[in-house]
Amino acid sequence: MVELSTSYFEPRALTVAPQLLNKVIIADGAVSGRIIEVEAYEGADDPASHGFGGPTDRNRVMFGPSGHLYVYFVYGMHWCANVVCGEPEVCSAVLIRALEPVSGLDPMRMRRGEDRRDRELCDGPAKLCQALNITGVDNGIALRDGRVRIVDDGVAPPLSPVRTPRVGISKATERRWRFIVPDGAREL
DNA sequence: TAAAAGATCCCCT
DNA sequence: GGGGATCTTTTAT
Repeated sequence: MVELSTSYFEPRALTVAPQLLNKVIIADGAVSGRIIEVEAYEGADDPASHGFGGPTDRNRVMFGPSGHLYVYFVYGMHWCANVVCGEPEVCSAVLIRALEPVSGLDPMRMRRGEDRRDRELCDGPAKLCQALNITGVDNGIALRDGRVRIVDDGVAPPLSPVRTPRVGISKATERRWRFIVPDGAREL
């Protein structure tokens, strides 16, 4: 179990995104899941990104130093979490879209609903935030030694991740910037 | 000042 | 497979 260094996130999101597959994200040291689906979002050159058009109150964290968490509120009721990448001032982030639960299934189920099957606990960007209790309070926090961390437990990223267009966007749909662990691609 | 869309999810049929 | 929930941000008048 090696926690990822801050420099791990310095390349652009498009580079970091596939490398995050099969890493493990841990909240409060007890609730964790393996990352099986991500999407890359860039800044000035990506019309689907929150950072397109420059920094605002909402997206400011995306323009900050890498290795921090960008959490945003969407659809009036959901939180989604990104890992900020790239050099400071450069807008770049990886949206965490799905996890395979690893530990802390009980607290996850407590927050997600007692009737959830294991797979339903973290199989969506807002679901995993609810499972890990990630909210706007966590926007801008550093990952390294933080409440939410990402570690490498020795499982390598897939050699050939499944690539598709990003979900839920209407612009730049020709860019296949969604990456999925092949075994995790069952929902396709 | 108003309207619409949005990096979603859940329940119903 | 379809629609409602629910509210912030962005864009249009």
